[in-house]
Amino acid sequence: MGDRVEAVFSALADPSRRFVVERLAASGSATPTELAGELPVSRQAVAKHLASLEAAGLVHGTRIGRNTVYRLDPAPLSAATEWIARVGAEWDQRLAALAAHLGREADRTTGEG
Amino acid sequence: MGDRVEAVFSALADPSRRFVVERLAASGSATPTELAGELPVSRQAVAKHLASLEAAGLVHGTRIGRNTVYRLDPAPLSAATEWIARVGAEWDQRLAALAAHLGREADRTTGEG
DNA sequence: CTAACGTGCAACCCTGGAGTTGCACACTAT
DNA sequence: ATAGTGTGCAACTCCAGGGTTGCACGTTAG
Repeated sequence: MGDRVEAVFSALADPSRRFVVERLAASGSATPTELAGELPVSRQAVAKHLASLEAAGLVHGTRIGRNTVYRLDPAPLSAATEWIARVGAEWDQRLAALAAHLGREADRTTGEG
Repeated sequence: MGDRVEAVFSALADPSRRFVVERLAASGSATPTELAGELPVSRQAVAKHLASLEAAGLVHGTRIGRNTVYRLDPAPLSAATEWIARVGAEWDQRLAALAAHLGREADRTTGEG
């Protein structure tokens, strides 16, 4: 779980990799050479990015003839959103508890004043 | 916008920084020294992490006497979730379009066969 | 005033990763 | 068979950044 979060956030931290993910989400599939044609880096650099994306489970490559077609797998993204949601929930809960506490304080002060 | 996404994902890519965010979400506030006591790194390392978290807008530090109290600001997190949601939506849309296309194909084939 | 504590700043390692080039292999087409 | 094309692997450079130590400053407590 924590590992997955680590992999996903690290993968999404790089602009080239985010572009690849967006591109695959929009067009369904692409080859390393195609992607390299739309990025200011070499094909091998793109291949490395695809490898790390695949290691994170965000992408899956299939060899078809002499091409390798990559497709998006958005499932691991939920690990990231869940982490954020958890943190947000904890924070909201703290704020609510603080508000309640301040409310009681106000009551007590008013009652005694 | 893109900048914010960049900053947030990069910030959350580091385990120490995620710990800091989680800790602040749970306990409301903390000082660099406190956080360093719960992490296997030096206080200065924590201070650097807090600085980058503050640069990403995820955290805000206030000097109180000789202490600096840091609090969480979860607002920038929405940039990350929005990016993910956007990608997920595009992907779902593509899947739906593909399904519809396959449905028509099946109809046409059935109708003509 | 002095000692102790929490911070901030600066200089310094050192590893990881993003990028490159070069080469070898597999598949396709002629 | 041969040329062309898309990949993958390996070696190499380069630098951002995570970590450290050392020091100076401001604040608080005795």
